[in-house]
Amino acid sequence: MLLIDVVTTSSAVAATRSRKQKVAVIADLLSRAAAGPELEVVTSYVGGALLQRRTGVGWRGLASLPDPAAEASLTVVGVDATFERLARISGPGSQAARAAAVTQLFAAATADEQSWLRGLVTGELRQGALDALVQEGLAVAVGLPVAAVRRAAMLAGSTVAIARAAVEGGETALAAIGLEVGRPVLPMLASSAPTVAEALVKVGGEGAVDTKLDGIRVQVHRLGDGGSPADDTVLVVTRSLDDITARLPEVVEVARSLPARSFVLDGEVLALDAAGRPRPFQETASRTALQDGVAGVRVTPFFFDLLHVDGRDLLDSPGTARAAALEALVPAEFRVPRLVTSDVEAAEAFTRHVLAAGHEGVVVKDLAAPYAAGRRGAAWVKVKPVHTLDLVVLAVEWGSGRRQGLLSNIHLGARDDAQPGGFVMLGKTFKGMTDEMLAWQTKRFLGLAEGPTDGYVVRVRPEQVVEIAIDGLQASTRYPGGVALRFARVVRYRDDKAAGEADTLETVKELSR
DNA sequence: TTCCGACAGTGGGGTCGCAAT
DNA sequence: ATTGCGACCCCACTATCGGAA
Repeated sequence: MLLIDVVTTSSAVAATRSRKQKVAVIADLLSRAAAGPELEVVTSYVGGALLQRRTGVGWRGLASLPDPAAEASLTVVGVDATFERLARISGPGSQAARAAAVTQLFAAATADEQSWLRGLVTGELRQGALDALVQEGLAVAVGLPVAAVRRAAMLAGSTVAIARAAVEGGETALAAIGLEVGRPVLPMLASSAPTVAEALVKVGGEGAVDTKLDGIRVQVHRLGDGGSPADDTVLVVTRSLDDITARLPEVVEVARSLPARSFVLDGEVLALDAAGRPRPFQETASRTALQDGVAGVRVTPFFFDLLHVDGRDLLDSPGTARAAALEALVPAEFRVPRLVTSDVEAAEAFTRHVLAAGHEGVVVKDLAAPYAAGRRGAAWVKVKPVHTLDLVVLAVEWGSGRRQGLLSNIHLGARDDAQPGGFVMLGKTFKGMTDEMLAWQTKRFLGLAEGPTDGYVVRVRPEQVVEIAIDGLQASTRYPGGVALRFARVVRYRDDKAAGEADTLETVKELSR
């Protein structure tokens, strides 16, 4: 199959807003690829992703491209082979070698193929379809229920991994794909609610209120076969299923200490201080990102779910059964603190206690629900406190994609006499804006524009106050105040406040305490 | 007919390792 | 030693489609 066939399909997907239409187009492509060796590559590409996790090529490496080819000749299999080679380049001289390989590949691509390949490599294809619609397309192509495809993909960790089974073995083959210890499962995700009371309603009135820890999500597999310690393999993966076993020996040690030979646990790791209080997220992130492990900071795992233990699959069991099995396997010191209740006031009191202990919030869980791998369902609902600040807009950036032609991303400042203009920048945000607000702010900030612009950032007179919601503050080397906003989003523009009444750096910093 | 769950898009800050300067 | 890039950790929110109610 030629690459141009995938590119043409991608254009057709992007050309319609109807999801059913997108699915039909994807299904057509997949059925044409089904018999060939390129099924996996096409499945991946049509969802906007390379098969290779890392290639060493990003937006910068694609900044200048050779003249495009006149005729389409690239094959899907050939392109994948090129990226496979690219991904293996390393060591001194690797940047030049990668650049040469990129130039060679792109010189053989037509103009359409070039821009599509660029999107594929940078992960910004923006055709309006990702993995979820590919699963639907695959289901249509092979004539099977979407649920069967989706479930197999969740258990195998990806859609690509089950495409061949779907095509060649049909429903029987898909059904045979179960949870396998040692093969990561897509993790269950949570939706969110503003209050514990609303979260409890969402899960049906009664639920487990879990402490939400501010760390790194981990899935821990132990595949002991009862034999020698050499056979006692432990696997630790992140939310995106990357193997980080070698970085977290403490977690491996805890896994080996548990009284079962094989299991799959879901939890969170984080760094604690001597008193057992959580350290800032940045410390956990730093420690977890270190390749060769044990540098100073130790992390501790806290588990909140159990998907399998000694031959027993628990994925489809209700939360109550999984919780019971978890309690039997994992001692309390390595479990997330939990309260099971239907009483709103008890849940709120527990949440206050959790926050006072320095944690991020709570996750309210429906104890009747199974473990819905990969889904962001209503069975788990997170609740985190929100802080708000009144800040001043210092500059705005032109948006892209559907925000093309609109001023989108705003630069946020607090009052600070120590700074030359009287304001110190604390971060940016593009979140929380409705289409109406985008239109309004584009006009408003063009009216406030002053000074030179690079065509991307528009500096404005610091007059517009905006109410910003944040999850908290973090240490920053990027901004002169030494702090940056975490997860900032717009609540509303405040025309009742002048810039001189905005929050100061001092009051912002108070928040961290 | 209205409601709501699922999806995709639009980007944020921080951290590391690596290669080039 | 510093700098820039790529990759990945955490993530919020709105618009839209289409099935459920």
